[in-house]
Amino acid sequence: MDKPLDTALVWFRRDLRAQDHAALYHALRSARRVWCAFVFDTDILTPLPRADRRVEFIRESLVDLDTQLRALGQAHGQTHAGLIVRHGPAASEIVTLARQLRVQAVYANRDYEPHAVERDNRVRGDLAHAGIAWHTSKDQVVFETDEVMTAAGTPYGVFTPYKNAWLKKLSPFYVRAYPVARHAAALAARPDGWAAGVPTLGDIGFEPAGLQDLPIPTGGTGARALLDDFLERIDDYHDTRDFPAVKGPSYLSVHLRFGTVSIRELARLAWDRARGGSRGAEVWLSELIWRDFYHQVLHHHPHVVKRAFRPEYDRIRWEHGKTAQAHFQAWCEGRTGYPLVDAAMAQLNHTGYMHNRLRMVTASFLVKDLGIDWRWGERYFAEKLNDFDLAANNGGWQWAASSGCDAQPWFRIFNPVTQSEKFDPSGRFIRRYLPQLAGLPDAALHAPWKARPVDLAAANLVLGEHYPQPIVQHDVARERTLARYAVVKEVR
DNA sequence: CGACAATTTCA
DNA sequence: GAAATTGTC
Repeated sequence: MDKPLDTALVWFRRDLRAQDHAALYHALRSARRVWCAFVFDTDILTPLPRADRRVEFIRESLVDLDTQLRALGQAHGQTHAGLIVRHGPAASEIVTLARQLRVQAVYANRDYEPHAVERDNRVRGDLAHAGIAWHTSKDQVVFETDEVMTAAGTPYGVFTPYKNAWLKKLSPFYVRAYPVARHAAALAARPDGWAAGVPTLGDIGFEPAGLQDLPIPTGGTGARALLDDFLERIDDYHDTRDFPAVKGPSYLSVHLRFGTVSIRELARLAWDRARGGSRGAEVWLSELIWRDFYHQVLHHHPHVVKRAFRPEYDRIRWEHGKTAQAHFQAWCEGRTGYPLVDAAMAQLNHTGYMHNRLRMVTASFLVKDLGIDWRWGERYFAEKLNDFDLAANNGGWQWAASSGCDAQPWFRIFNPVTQSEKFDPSGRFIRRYLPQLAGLPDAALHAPWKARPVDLAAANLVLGEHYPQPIVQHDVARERTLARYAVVKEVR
């Protein structure tokens, strides 16, 4: 086979797998010798706390990726393939590496976040200066940027018609796997004398964050195990997904975030099963479509990172005084006095994960019970969530605040007690994260301040001591919110 | 159960 | 002209 290039470098970023990988496939097909690299980007890592679950997730996933690449090489006669890992400012490191290796081209999968776009533009320019080509591929989403548009040629702003158009456009072509293994003979040996293997957390200045204890399976291997497990349950997804005490979700979000699983594979599996009549698969597929939707929103409306998608929602006056700051702190630490909210925040703080239903409950509570700017909550989730993704997190927060693309109506206000009774009826989730409440009867668990003294005594619970009194009264807060949001209706 | 509020989006 | 993720009172 005649190839246009002698040498190429694949730059892995949020696509840490060796199977069904667009950039790797294109590089292997185009060049006779292909190196693979990842850069621990100090521009991102420097401000992080020294124990960060996501850094650990990446590090463990790189070990898995390195193993996969070595195995791929070995199976095709290349015994010294593997991942090259660098540590430094990514934009300059990758250019330096490309020059050291004297490659003719660098391949990467497109990243749509504003900072990544900026970084990649710089890299493209610097590489061009060095006479090195820059090729990017769609890999992170099924349909990107302008692929799903309205009949008028504008981007969709409402999910359901977007979903219908997405499904109409979908064909086996868009979810076909890139057959990397078929071309793996082009994997190159790592240069002699270069450090082999992936640096430890200590090597890059971090400490373990306890991923193993949680446990969160890492890498393509971990994703595979989670997927196999989920496929046993996918038909029930529709019925189970709203109950945080139940194992309903796929738990693949962190793997989609870091690309340790292929979105094409997931969409293909869900689509097949949905067409086979699985309601669960159909609903799960639409969650994957939401992910594309929010990426598309961010691409077309990058202002959502700073401002409300609908400008009239930036007229809202949020609480920001001493009380609001204390309320925010209580929300972060799970001390609001509303058990479902506090249990959810404990789940986030302890594991870096929060059930989707609870993301809505806690977001609604911050914005519509505490009257606090959705951006404060967005930032906290961004710090804590293992699966943090700018597009989806921002979309979710703006949905909850009613300020976004296809958001819930502003007068729709979640009742944290009703949500608790509905979605954690037996209190299994609350008891798991708030053991101090475990002794309360089920009925009292959702609103302990209404518990009978005899039940509090039997549970050894003194409110205000072992568990806080509610920091706001929901019905009062609700009225304040309706008043606060009235400004969005005013004609200017 | 309808009201919430009547608006905006899309074919 | 039909329809609009996930509610509440």
